[in-house]
Amino acid sequence: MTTADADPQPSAGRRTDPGRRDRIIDVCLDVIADVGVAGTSHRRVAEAADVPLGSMTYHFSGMNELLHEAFTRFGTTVSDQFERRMATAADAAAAREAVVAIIAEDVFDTQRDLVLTHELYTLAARDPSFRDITNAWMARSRRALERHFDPTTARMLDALIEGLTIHRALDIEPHGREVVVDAVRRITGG
Amino acid sequence: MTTADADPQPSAGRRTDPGRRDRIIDVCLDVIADVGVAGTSHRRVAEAADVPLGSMTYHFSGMNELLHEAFTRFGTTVSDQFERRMATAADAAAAREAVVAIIAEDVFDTQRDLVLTHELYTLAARDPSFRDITNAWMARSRRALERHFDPTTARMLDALIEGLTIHRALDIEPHGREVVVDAVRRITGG
DNA sequence: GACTCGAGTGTACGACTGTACACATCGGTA
DNA sequence: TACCGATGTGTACAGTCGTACACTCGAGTC
Repeated sequence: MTTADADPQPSAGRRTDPGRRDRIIDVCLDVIADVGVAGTSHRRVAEAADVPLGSMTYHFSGMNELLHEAFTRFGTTVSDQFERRMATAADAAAAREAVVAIIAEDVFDTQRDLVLTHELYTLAARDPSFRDITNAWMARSRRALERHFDPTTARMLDALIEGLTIHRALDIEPHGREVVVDAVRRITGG
Repeated sequence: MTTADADPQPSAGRRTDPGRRDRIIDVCLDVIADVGVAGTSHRRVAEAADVPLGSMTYHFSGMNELLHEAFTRFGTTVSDQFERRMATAADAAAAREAVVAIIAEDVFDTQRDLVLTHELYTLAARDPSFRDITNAWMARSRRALERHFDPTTARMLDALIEGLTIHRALDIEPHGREVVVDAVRRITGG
């Protein structure tokens, strides 16, 4: 502020910042993971993203739009990972393996993701507008599972994934990999 | 305020109110179910419970204590229902039946309970002090299941209950009862 | 009646919130 | 060069928050 710091490209349009909106959304997810939706505010996100407070109202119509965009991105990211993981499976055995991997480590590989998932679910449980995001998410994972299993089995696996993931998020004593393998086998009958 | 309204028992100690603390805790859960932990404030709870704002700081050291007590009560209530439901089962078939009932309708019988569960999980996912509550909850339900099933199966059923309950909370297309029955049978091998 | 004591309450304070909007600033055009 | 329109920002406002604390008031004792 007091001194113009040495900008490598002063003429390259320091003022316009096309990626800023995207960056704010990404940072917003970090903030949510850190302090929860309850603690997330324009000011906190602005500070974390290193943008002025005015940028918040400039890029988003309000807090709700920001949260919606952030969780939409999160949902898409997780669904992508899920689909990609399932897509690599060639046969039924590999598909079972993929499901185990998803539960045990692959898709939700950080406490951050688990926390964000809960935040989203909590929002969606109360506010129908956020349910679009969870519905899309569920539909995609269901479809990915149905490429390998019949619809009923897919639904059960989906529920199992959900449940075991929650146990992980809540830090229930870690379930060994063999328990997951066993559960998947019982459900798929493999 | 302006006029002393006709109190049926003016001499019965209108001033002292021993049940007030309990009442605040109950009302607090209603408020949380209504507007979420994020929207819950001393003022809102006080208004809903029809007590002056000062009562909040008088009875609770702070917001955190209030939330903790409220969710402790909620967890106990749900666990009680769960245990009672499982306790009635005489044999393995009845136990399977009870699990199905818990998932399909019994324990979480209102959207309110589903919403509160998510709020609690979200808190617990971030704040370890709330994990005491979820841990106690999980331990009790696990123990109740282990009276009828081996530990591994109990853990799987627990996860299944969790997962299918979430699907219900998020208003995923309702799973028919027969799907639940089928899933329980596959896991228990009944 | 006078007095004491603790239960309970109204109010005020500083911190923080979302949001609006007047203003600064810069790339492009003539 | 002078100007304009769009992009972006600092600041102010009205409201809500948690919390502290001086106070009221009623029940019990003499």
